[in-house]
Amino acid sequence: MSISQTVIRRLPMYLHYLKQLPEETHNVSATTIAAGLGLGDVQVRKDLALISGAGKPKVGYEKAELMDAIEDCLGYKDKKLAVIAGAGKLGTAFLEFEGFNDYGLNIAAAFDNNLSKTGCSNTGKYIYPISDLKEFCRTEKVIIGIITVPSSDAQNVCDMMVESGIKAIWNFAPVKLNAPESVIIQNENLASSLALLSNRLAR
Amino acid sequence: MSISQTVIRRLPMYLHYLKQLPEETHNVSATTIAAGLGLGDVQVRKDLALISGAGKPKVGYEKAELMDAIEDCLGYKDKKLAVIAGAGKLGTAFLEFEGFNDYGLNIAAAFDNNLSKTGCSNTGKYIYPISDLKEFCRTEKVIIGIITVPSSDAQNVCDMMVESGIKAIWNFAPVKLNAPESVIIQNENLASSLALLSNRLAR
DNA sequence: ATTATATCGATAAATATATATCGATATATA
DNA sequence: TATATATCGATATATATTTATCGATATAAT
Repeated sequence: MSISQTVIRRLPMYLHYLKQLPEETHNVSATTIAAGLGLGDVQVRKDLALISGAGKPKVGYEKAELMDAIEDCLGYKDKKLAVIAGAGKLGTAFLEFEGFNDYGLNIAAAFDNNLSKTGCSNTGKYIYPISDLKEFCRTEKVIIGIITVPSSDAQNVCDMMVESGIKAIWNFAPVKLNAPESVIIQNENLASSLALLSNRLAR
Repeated sequence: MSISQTVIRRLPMYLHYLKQLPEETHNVSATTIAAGLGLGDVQVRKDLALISGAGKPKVGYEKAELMDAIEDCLGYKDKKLAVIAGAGKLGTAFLEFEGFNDYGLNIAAAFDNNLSKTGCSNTGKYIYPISDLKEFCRTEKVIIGIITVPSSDAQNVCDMMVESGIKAIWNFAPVKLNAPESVIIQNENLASSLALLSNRLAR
């Protein structure tokens, strides 16, 4: 039986919490993690039970083992090559963000249809014309595509990515992308999050 | 009885779908919306039942009425003043993004502790030193704060915002912020989304 | 006018998720 | 050594969410 989405979403929080603990800390209890993240202790224990070995009463879990288990489960260990389509503000923010390496994501390059944007970015990563996307992805064996183009171009870019053999797409454009079943589409919807905020504020 | 979070999260998707329909379309059925967004029709119908008036068999709902109801529910109609703390790539991406107006969000300015970043951005919005944050928020009656600073500075900025009378914080730093109960904290966690993608890819 | 059909709202069932409870146990303390 | 305590895993309960089913109804077609 596979692990549910809600649990998967919490795993990186646990990982982040564990990483930020002092190095000399060897053991952590579910209770402590829960308090640190504002979650329930039973929930944390149940989540951890799904992926790691047992914890010890009065002691908790082994931090190192836990971190290992989470990284394994999330596939952070095998490095995955990614490209970004759309070198706007958001796209270049991603391109220059070093932190993705911790998640096993190696962003190879960005692509844009505005030729004035092409060239080398501050951090030494390149922005190429979008027309080069397919060939690049094929020869470099890129498996993840990040879409940060305007909605109107998103489906086009998605099609290109699919044709290039990309296996998963992280989509920041607020549109439903049509792609073969075999391609994983992960939609990121800032509007959803903002809606929550706005609604809570309205009450 | 209030509307659940999962429903609230879907409302902007409906709104977006409705907006993108041809102007001459007056009626939409739940079935059509569901197909367009890749959701179940019963789910759409139940969601809409919570916020809008009745639909007609064989015809569906009135598009205009529906859009109105969603915008009302999400509080998109009353304009809310917001500031951004952290004028990095992500922060300036938000600062220059015009689309937030559709969500009732009026981003007044950004703030940064790096003085070399202060000044006027491309779109005519200003970046001020972070030391000006409190006074600005108080005098301008800002109610939303967007945090796009590094994790290490996030709590500091959060404290400042709370002291400035900000009512809701949209937090992009992967840390748990401590704030009074009365302040709404909405965490945005890109790592969670990426974790899902990565996990699905690993299987 | 009758029939067919798309759609509705409502109710019911199924699934998923979160929370509460409790006996067992490893460590620390008396 | 005996007792107290934090924590565990497991089981049970409660809540939330999604999906399925069905009779009713507005419109279109016969």
